[in-house]
Amino acid sequence: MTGFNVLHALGYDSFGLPAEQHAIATGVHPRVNTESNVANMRRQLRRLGLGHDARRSVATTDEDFYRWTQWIFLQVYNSWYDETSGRARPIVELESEFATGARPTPNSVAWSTMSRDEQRAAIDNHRLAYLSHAPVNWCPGLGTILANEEVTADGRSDIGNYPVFKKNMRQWMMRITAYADRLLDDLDRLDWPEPIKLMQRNWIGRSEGARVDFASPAGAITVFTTRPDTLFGATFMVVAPEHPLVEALTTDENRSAVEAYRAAAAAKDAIDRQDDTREKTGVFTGTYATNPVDGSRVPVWVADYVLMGYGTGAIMAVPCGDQRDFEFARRFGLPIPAIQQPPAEWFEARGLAVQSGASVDTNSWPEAFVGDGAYINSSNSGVSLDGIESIEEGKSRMNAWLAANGHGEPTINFKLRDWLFSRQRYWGEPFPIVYDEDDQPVALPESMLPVLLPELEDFKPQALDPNDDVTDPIPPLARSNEWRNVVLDLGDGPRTYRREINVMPQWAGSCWYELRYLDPTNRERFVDGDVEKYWMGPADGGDGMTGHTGGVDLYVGGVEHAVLHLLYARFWHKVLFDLGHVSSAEPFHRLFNQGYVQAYAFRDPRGQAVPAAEVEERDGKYFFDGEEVTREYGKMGKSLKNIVTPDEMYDDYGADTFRLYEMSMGPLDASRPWNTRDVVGMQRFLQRVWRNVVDENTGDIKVSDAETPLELRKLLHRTIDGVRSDMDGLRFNTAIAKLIELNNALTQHVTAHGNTPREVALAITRMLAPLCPHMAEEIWSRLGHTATITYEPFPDAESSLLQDDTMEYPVQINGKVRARIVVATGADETAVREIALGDDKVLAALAGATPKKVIVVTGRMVNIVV
RNA sequence: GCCCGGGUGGCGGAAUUGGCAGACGCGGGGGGCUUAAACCCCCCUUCUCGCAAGAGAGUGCGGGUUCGAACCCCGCCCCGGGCACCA
Repeated sequence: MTGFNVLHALGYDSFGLPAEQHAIATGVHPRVNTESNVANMRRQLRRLGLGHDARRSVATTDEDFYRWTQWIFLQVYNSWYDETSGRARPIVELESEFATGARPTPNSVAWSTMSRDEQRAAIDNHRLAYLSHAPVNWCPGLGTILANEEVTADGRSDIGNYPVFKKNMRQWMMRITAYADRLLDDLDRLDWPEPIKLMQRNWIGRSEGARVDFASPAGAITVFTTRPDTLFGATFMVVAPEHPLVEALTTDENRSAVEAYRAAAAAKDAIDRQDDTREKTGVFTGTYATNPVDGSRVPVWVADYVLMGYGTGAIMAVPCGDQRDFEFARRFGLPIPAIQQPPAEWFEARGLAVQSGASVDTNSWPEAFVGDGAYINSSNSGVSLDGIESIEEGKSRMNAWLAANGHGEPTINFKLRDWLFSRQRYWGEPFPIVYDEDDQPVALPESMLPVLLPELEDFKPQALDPNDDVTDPIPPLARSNEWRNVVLDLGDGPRTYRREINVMPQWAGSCWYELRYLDPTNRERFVDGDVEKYWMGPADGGDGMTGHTGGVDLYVGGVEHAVLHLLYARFWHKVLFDLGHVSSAEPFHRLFNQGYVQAYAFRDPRGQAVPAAEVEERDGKYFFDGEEVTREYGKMGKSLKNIVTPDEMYDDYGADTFRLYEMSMGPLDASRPWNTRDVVGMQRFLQRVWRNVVDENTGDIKVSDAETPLELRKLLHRTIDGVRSDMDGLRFNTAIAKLIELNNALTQHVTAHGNTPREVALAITRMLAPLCPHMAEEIWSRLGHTATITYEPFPDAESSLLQDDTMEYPVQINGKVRARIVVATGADETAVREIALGDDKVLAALAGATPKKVIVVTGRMVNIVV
């Protein structure tokens, strides 16, 4: 209607845990279940009249779709991240750089002298998809391992809320950390809600700091710190219980204590370990390291408040400047020398006498001091921070000294970890990977795709106690030996291979489905290059590296995807971009988070949810089956029994009413309560529109060619103008309100004259078409049109009708409205002032007082100050 | 604990982002149509006082800036979400 070529599609991310959990609960094969659910949803959405292009709809479980998911996996597997050029490149280029010597090999051994296994290991270590023996999140309750992002803060599974344990396993990982910088930086070029960007920034967690080496009898201990400027205050060190140097650092007399502590730490589950209200614990290793800035001996402790997974798993503790170190030092009686002079306000805010200079006494401090404050006691023969008042300055001086003296270097750390990509489930994409007799992974050639999921009788994961953290998982695919063991010719004759029996996580398909919408039936490629460029190429025609990123013009989705789907999809897209498969640097240029629909729910006295639809309200109380029930409020769902299905709404009110109600109940991005009782308002509106145009008794059209009265015309054009801009800004609720106002005025006209002016009938029908297409289409055809209204132009407002000859000004006296005056529209300030001051009501309100000041805001209002 | 959102009539929500608070819808009240009811049409509906004209108060609470604050600033309170010993 406004001249755009629109691609609007919706697909089904149908692999993964929710589908499989449902299949297990019902005992029906997930494919059967998935397909019937998809069919039902397609039917419901079709009935809603959304303009999705059905030809472009895909399901990630379609064999024709996951063939390309596997293909993209191979692209990732066969790539490495070249830090020098800052992008992914084909792995064959790495091999040739190693071979020619253009790039030094891991131990600077000549490539040709390395064994095939050594060469292979060197290459595999660079791949963007790689196998790793790493601690993973093992969830026996689900029978699978989970990505970090799928584990909640209290150490349970996002889905199902089962306990999660750390376990060492060999798993596929995706090197998303290689893209940490670009994932962070490119957020600035996206049109996304700021809170979502912030969540991604926090998740990526970039922090600038330094690596510093502390010499010790067990070798150098490298720490990561964001505050190298506080090195002079480092009075002890702490390493994580899992740190590889713990053994070597521990002296004989401390060995039993340290080992007991490590064992206790290992036995703790994630919940205990993350509970930060608990008191700090730790043990001394018996060994001292050397602080590089002053040569002082600092004791090395083991404590579980230091995490192996972040930084280097070891820290320098600066108790005066870090709250955690401060608590630890207090607990174990370690000294806390001050190295910064807190400002006077810091002491005053804590009810302390101000302390100054080198005599600053931390014994009286209730907590560590973090912030800008002049350094004290911070100098050696080569560097002095004393007297400097800014942390930035302190850091840069110390970094320069560390680098110059070989004790460390500036570095950047990220919270983001590599993405765990294996799941021990049935309902997911099989990996296009087999293992040879040496148990080494071999990628299948493109010609062998897709690797189809075998049909299994029993697709359930191994049944385990949710608290059983001992048993290893056995993936369902291991049950089919004939699928698992295959003879293939991968170039060196037929050999026996074993297939990978893990499957991909549920996020794999949704990492790229938007690309398949563009070209859903392409047999040769996942998406044609020109097609991708047409729909998703950078809007400024640039290369995507700077300027516009390209990507989907508008992606509407929920906030729950902030750090999972939206981060993974960006990562895959960037790999495809680097390898030249797509022209857009980001998958989704504009993101809009719609709110949730929430609804009242009711519980009986036993606390059981009762069907909300059958609850009756009497005198502000609620009753179900004669019994009083209590009301609560939450996201629509099965557990609260407060779901309203679209089918009920279609049957009772019609799809157009349902659409209109959903859009009118509030702004698109806000969560809103569903209240079926309110739906009737939109139905009445549509009935009034209908009756204004169609005679209810005869079915004849009630449209006249007489001239539209000027007032109605003006309202019509103001409405057109307002609805246009509201629709443009996705403000459907206010657009609908404006249309209702217009129709209410029209109703009065029809009541008086018996018919609707044709001009108004045509325009209102066109404006309604995007909102309630079924009725608009019907009216359109009754108005004598044979073609669909869908491609009719949206009405244009005549600007000459948007303004009246006169306008009303409110006149305030001391900020309170006391009168209203009518003024010619273009009147200047002086004229408005004269009329205002001469107005009877104003004169009465002034009661003879002389105005001190008269403020006239042209086109707005007048304020008289007395 | 830290970081984001948000708090406006009986309810969902408007308010051109510093300029008439409460658009529009629900609910409620009154009237018309009808033998009657439903539907429909018209009027009223932030609260308090008042028969009324009108007056006063009012956007979570307390201050402030401004001729003027729902909107900006400071300090709190509540609700929702994210992160959580990340050095």
